[in-house]
Amino acid sequence: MSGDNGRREVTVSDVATTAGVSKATAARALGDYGAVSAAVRDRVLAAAEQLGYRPNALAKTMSTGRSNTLGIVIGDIENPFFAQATRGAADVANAAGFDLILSNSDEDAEIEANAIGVQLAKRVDGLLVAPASSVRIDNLRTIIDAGRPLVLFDRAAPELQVDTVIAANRKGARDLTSLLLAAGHRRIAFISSIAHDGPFRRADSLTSSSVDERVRGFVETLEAAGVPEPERFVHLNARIEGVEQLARRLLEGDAAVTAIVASDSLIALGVFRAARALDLRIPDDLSLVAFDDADWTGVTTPGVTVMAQPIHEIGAEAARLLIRRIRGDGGPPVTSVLEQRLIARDSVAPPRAV
Amino acid sequence: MSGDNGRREVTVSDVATTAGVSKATAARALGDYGAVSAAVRDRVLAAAEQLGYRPNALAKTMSTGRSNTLGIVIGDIENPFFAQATRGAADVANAAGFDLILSNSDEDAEIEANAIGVQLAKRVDGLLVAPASSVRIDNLRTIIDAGRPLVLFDRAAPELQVDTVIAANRKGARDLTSLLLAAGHRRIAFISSIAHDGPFRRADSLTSSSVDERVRGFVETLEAAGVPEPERFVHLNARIEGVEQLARRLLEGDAAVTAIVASDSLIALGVFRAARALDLRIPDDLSLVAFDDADWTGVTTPGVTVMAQPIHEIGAEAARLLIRRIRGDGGPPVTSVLEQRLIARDSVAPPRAV
DNA sequence: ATGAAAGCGCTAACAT
DNA sequence: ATGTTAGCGCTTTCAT
Repeated sequence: MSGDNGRREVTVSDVATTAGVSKATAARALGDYGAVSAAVRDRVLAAAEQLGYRPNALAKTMSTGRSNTLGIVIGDIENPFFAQATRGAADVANAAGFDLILSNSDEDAEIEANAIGVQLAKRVDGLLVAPASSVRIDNLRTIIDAGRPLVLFDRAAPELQVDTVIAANRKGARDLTSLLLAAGHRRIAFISSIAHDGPFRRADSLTSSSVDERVRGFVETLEAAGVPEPERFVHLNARIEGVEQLARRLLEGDAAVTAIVASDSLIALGVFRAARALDLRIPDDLSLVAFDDADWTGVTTPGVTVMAQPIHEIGAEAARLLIRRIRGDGGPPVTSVLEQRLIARDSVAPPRAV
Repeated sequence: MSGDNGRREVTVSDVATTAGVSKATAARALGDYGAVSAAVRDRVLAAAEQLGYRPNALAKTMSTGRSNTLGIVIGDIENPFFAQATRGAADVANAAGFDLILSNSDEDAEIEANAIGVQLAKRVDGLLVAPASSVRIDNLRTIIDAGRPLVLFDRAAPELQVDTVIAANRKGARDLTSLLLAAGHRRIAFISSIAHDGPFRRADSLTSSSVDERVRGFVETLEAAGVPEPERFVHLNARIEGVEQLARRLLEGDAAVTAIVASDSLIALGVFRAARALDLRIPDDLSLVAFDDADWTGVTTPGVTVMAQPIHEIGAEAARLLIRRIRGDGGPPVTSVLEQRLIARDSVAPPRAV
C-alpha cells in the first residue's frame, strides 16, 4: 500500500475524473507535453490544485526510464575536498534538473561496490565516482555493464575507457617540490593517507591515481636534483598510523626531515599539530607545503603555501560530462585535466643550518 | 524505453522463464520473502546470476510504497557543520538500509521549497531538514500534508509539532559570554551570517532558531552583568556585508569592541582574517570565542576557545528519529536537545587597558 | 510450495 | 485535441 495514514495519494486518474477528462489528457496537461487545449488545461490544473495532486516521479521513471537522479560516490563528505566537489556537481546537476544520491565509501572498495549496487538498483541516470581504487576497477565495470554512464573524478582508472576529470597533479607536485629544493631543502618527506602495502617503490601503482601522480612528481623532481633514492621519503598509510604520529616520527631525531609535502589539507593539519606538539616552528624549523587551499591555510601562523585545485570545478565539470552522456553523446571518452595554482604564503624558508 | 543501448534490462520474468518457474515464485526467491523450496530457490538464483539480473528498486517502491530513501535538505554541504551532520545522518541511514538524496538550500526558502517538492515527488520515505527559516514554515507543512515523516535538525520550528534535534545553544551562548565577561570585557560583539531585516531588537525572532537562542543567551548574559542595551552588539547579515568587512568595521576606531563571539566557525575564520589584516593580535588586542570545534581551531596561533557541538550526533540522532517514524512509531513529537561542550584554548585574555 | 492475475501511477502509441 | 489501451518491473492477494 502507499501512503501512511490510509489516505491514498491523489493520482492523475483522480484529477482526470474531477476535471471530467480522460487520464491521458490529464496527464498531458499535468506533464506539460502533447497537445491540450487551453480550456482543458486550466480545468485539469484547477482540479489538481483542488485535490492536492502531487506527481509521483517514480511512476514517471518507470515509464520513461529516466529518473533525473545522479549517483555520487565519494570517500567521505566530511572531507572538505569531497564536500566542495559534491557542491560543484550538485549545482550543475540541479540546474539541469537532476538530484544527487550521495554515498560515502570511506575509500573502501567493498563499501563502494555496495553503494554502486544500490544506486544502480535505484536506476540513477548516471554515476559520478571518485573511485576508492584506480586499479581494482570491477566496481566501475559493473556500472558500465549495467549500461549506465559513468564519470570518474579526482582519480582516473587508466584501464577504463571512461570520461574522467582530474587535476594536473604531477606538475603540481613537481612545482611544490622544486620550491622546497630551491629553498635549500634536501631531506623532504611526502605524506599521504592513501593505503599501500609496504614501503613505496618506484614500480608500485598507488590506489589513488592522483596521489600516484603526486608521488611521481615528487620523486622525479628530487631525482633530477640529485637527491639519492633512499632520501626520497614517501610516506603513505598516514591514516592508519595517524598523521600526527607519523609526522612526529619524521621530525624527531638526527635524521629528521626539514620539509614536508602534505598530500591534502587534512595531512597538513596533522603536520601542523605535530610541529606544535614538538615545539617546532614553521618555517624556521620546518617548511611545509600542501595540496588544496583549505580555508584555514590563510589564517595559521604562518600561512601555508599551497597548491590550490579547482575543486568546485572538478565536480562541476564531472557533472557536465555525465549529463552530456545521459543526453546521448556517444563520442569517445574524454579526460579533462584541470590546472592547479600555487599560492605562496609563508611556510617555506631555508632549512636551519646544522 | 529503458536501457541505453537497446539492451533491455533483465527482469524477474526473464529469470522466472529461465528457471522454469512462475514470475511470482521467482520474485519470492529473489526478494527473499514468502515461501520457496530450497531447490527452486537455488534454481532461480542461478538463473538470475547467469542472466545478470539486477533488481529494479523503483518497481519495488511502486508496489510497496517504500523507497528506502531519505531526503536531506541543508544550507550548504560545503559548510563543515552541514557536512558533519550529513555524515552522521548518512551513517545511521545506511546502517538501516536507507540512502540519502541531498539538497542544498543556500538558506533560501524558495530553493528549499523546490527541493522539498522534488524529494516528495521522488517519494522519499521521510525528510531531514535544517530549515532555512524557523518561522516561515509552509515548506515544512507541505511535507506533513503529504503524509511523510519529517525531522528538523539544528533548528526548531516552534509552530510545528514535529520531531526535532537541536543543541543547547542558549546555554552555550551564556557560557561563552560569561567567559568573556569574566575576563573583563564589556564591549563584546556577537556575529552571525543569518539574514535579518534591520538591526536586531529584542522582540525579533531570527530565522534560525539556533542563532536566535544564541543571541538571546548572549544578550541576557550581558544584561545580567549590567551592560547597557546599546552596548549589547548583535551583528547579523554578515554574509551580505562580508564577515571580514564587518569585523574590520567593529574593530576599528575608538568604539572598537574588545571581544567577539562568532556564531560559527566560518565567522571565526573571517574574524581571524580581519584581525590579521588590521594587525591586531589575538588575544592581546582582541578576544575571540566561537561555536563549533572546527578542525583548524586548534592549530591557529593562538588556538580558539570554542563551544563544541556534537554535530555528527545531531545528524545521527535526527536520522534515528526519522527512521523510527518511518517504521511506524506514532508517539508524540520528540525534541532532543544535545549538550554543547566548552573547549578552552588561548584566544581569550583581559582587554587591553585603555 | 507454487501459479495466475491484478495493481502501483505514470507515459506512449495508436486510434478517433 | 482527446480517449483507449498497453505496458514499465515489481509485490501481493487469492487460488490451487
